[in-house]
Amino acid sequence: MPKLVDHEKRKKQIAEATWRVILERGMEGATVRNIAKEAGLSLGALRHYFSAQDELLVYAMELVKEQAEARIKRVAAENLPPKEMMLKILLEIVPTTKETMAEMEVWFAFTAHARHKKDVFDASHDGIFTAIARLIHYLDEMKLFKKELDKDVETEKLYAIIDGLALHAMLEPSRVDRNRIIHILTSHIHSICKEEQENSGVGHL
Amino acid sequence: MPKLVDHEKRKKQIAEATWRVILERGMEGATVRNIAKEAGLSLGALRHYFSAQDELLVYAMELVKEQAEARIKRVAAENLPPKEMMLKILLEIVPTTKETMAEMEVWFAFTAHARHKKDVFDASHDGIFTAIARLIHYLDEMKLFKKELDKDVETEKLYAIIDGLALHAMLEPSRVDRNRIIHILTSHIHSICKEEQENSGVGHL
DNA sequence: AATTTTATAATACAGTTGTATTACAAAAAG
DNA sequence: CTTTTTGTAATACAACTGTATTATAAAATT
Repeated sequence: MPKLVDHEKRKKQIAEATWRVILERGMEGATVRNIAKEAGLSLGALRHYFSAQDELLVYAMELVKEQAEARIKRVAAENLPPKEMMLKILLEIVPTTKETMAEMEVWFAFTAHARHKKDVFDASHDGIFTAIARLIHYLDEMKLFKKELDKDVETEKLYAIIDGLALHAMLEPSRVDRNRIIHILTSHIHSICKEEQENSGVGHL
Repeated sequence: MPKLVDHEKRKKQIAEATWRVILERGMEGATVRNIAKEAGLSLGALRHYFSAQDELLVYAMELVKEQAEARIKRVAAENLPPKEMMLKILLEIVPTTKETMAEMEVWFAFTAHARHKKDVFDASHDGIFTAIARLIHYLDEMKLFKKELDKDVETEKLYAIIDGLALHAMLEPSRVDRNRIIHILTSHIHSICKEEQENSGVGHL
């Protein structure tokens, strides 16, 4: 297959191969040779799409971010009741499935790596803080947010809970499993919302 | 200076040099040569104290852990009022000073690295969960813990808040600064404790 | 004083790294 | 059919990696 290649598609395939390598062997194993092998390409072929390693890593990292953002936007567009929507969005961030687990692992490895390559990478701003601030704001607009609480403090707290839980789900997946995460998050959402009369028999949120 | 060397002291010095290298250049820069240079030793000299690189890394990692544990135990022994003690201990975990900031950075790099070297490293269990569980339990024993709350849930939540805040303090130090951390933690401790009559003019916790 | 032990240093070695160069074949363009 | 472009592959190279070996000198031991 020599001349007609969809460059964007190929680059995504290579990025996905990069994720797989990082998942299995960490950032240390994310060498151009290992990635090329995982993608089923030669060194020269790989270099035809990414002329430098950092370029590839930046691309692979941004793709993780875009992927997660897309998933979250999809859920946000579902038009669920506020509290259910909130839980569902948060469950797209905290890893509870193989897919999001892998995402977290790759994000973690990338972030640690990128810390000392500031000239090349951006990192730090993954947009989750903004997303959570918006969720809290939305809750407040819907008159569900407890009026005695501070929005700013609760945003920072929820942000910390989300990333803390995500970290712990990654490091201790057997203790911090999906059910436990749902339980904690449900409980927390409940704790920042006004108590309401049950008027629909749908959820047990 | 040829024959009398305190081995333990030298090993600690090398471990500290390792931390400095990791701080400045990340895990990628933590080569035996860089560490030897930072410690002011030759390759051969370094190898006289650590016969393999992994041995050195394990030692340096455990020393970080021990150092943090010692700091926390020191605070725990201070015999402060429960809520003040809690805050002070939590502030030894969440990085708010140069020292604890560096500790967090090194822990982060180590943990990401160790994930894919399970045969050599342990990681994961840093004892913070247990410490927090004990703090919550102590609060309950002192009749300060709100009876309508679930101890297990609040332990997991506080644990997530601590590590989440720690992560954010490292990644966004200007936004998540010391004052903000104190504010968030104070507010949280307050939220899980019964409301009390002020009977001492000491603190504003 | 002679010998052993200990600390350090210099050098060597095989393997891996990112990147560059070169060669070659398949398809498109003329 | 020839020429150019594009994708792939093989190979080369200098730098760096962890570890091993060897040499040397200073102190302790005898």
